[in-house]
Amino acid sequence: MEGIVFTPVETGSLAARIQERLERAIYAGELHPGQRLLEVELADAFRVSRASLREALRLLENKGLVVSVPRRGTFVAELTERDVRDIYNLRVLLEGFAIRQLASAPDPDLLRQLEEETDRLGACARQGDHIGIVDHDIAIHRLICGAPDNAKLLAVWESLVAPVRALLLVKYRITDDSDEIERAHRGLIE
Amino acid sequence: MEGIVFTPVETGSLAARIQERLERAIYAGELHPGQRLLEVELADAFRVSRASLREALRLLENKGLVVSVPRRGTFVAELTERDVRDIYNLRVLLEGFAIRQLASAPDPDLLRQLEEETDRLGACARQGDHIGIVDHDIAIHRLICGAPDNAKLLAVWESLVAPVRALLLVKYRITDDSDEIERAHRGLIE
DNA sequence: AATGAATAGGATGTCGACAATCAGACAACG
DNA sequence: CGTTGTCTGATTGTCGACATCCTATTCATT
Repeated sequence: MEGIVFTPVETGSLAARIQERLERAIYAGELHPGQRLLEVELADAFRVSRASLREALRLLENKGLVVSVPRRGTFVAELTERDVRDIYNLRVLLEGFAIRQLASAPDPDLLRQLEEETDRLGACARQGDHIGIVDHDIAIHRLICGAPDNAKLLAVWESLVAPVRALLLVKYRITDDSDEIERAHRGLIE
Repeated sequence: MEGIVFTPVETGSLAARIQERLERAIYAGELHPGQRLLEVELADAFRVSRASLREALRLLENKGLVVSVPRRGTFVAELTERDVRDIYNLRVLLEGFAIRQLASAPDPDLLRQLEEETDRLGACARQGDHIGIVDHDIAIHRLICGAPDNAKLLAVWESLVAPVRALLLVKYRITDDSDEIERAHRGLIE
């Protein structure tokens, strides 16, 4: 039994599963930013009681993917220009911190993972797979923020990046500068 | 109607009020870190249903003041040595960022507020009011992090500082270096 | 036409109860 | 003596229904 690492058995909490389903729907763009999420409607769709669904909504609120106004309802998170700017500034700060730590004590294994992800990113870029581009781009930055062995840093970063994922998708679909993204990441690894 | 800033009308949501009561209890040390929070017991104490109390617990979870394990219960957040270190490093990073912004574009009004709070901090220190010291210390840092006009920065900072407030209280009660704290803050304002 | 009150509809807030599951104790077995 | 199986009490998960509040429409009034 020594050294074996088990992946956590899926919790299966009803609310957690609903939360995941909703999260995917938001990321997939099936739920638009600002859209109101009616509890009865969703509960009916998932064949669950409102209590469980409300729980799922609160979980999503934790992740910053929805915002709920008392007595008004919950809405898919909407990013203002200001939010985007604020989050960008913070990400630069946090990732810069992470990069400095990484540069001062490079981890060969991590560098290998980074190169792998960058390869996959490039593959997606050549195929015009925008979703893949975003996912691998995020994965790369996540690896970087996970490097400093600072769990809180990673948690904060996750909470910042979650709401902008949908936005990134739109952005990359418009400005098709995928090649440049790959080159930038390759340069960063050096 | 120009320039008027309205404070949010108190929501009065039952769950929100309970959340506040519990938050105060945690800060006051009436609920120890790691202590299990029994839903029925608390619901009974507050004379509310479990649904409302669970809602309050989720709000506290958002703030990082409690952690809940599925099918196990919710517990008052417990900070490990690593957590303290991680949070400290992040706070240094965030507050340093805020300070630089503040230094490059000083706001006279904000500086005045900072001096006021520092005065109050000094008063509390002379009276041995540890709770006041912590509160004003936090207030000062909050002002600093609110300076860059970056709502997300403040939100992230709040989520980091909430769990350590109780810890700060203990720390200041032990190491009675209140005078030094005041001097440090005065120096920072320059 | 604009303002205000009254009303109807719908959605969220809250509740009590039942069901599923876990922790611990205890017995049985090797 | 240690391990495994079983039972039980307790606690969280889930549900459906009622109460409360908000929104929007309608209508009367100035």
